[in-house]
Amino acid sequence: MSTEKISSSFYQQQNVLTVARSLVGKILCSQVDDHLCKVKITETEAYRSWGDKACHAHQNRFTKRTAVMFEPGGIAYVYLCYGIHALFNIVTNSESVPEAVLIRSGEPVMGESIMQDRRGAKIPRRRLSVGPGNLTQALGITTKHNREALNGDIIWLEEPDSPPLVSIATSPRIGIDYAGADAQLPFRFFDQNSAFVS
DNA sequence: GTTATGATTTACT
DNA sequence: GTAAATCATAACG
Repeated sequence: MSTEKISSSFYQQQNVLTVARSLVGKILCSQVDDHLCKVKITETEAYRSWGDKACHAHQNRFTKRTAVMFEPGGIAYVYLCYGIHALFNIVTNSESVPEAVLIRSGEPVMGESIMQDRRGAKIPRRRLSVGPGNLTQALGITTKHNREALNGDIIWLEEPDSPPLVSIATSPRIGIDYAGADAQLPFRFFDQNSAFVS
């Protein structure tokens, strides 16, 4: 089994769209409360620093919340949405370029019973780690993990065992109607052959 | 200090 | 199809 962590140089590529597309099919791993869980990423969205009003840090908008996006790529950006859901992003690009990829969904590949416990027994497997709020809940990711380095031992990514058999499609992003025309940008990437997408 | 709001989910009608 | 839950952040006074 491949267990090699994806290195920081991958996240620091200059094109956040390339990173978002490449992340589909990779393995997202978490070790929280002594529980190791892994999912295959099936759905991502890119948030770009320029020409994208949906990005929290568009046009270099710097606040306490967005500060983490100005760090070099390869760390986590986790924030609370609607007061309820932690949303997990991967910061990309180099220092002072605030871009990130939202991880929306994954397919369980390890620690499925742990995820089931975290999500509740009544949740069907198909929805265990589908949807950005559900994914973080399944993996035990919370806002405490904001700024966490992705080359550490808590949250990291791995190459899949075998070349991913994914067929990637694009669409507009979800839940960002406030962004006006930028809501139509095709910055959502997902495996169109997977049932584990929202 | 106050107020508006959301990169969502779930349960309703 | 609509609405409620629920709170940290951001914008404003």
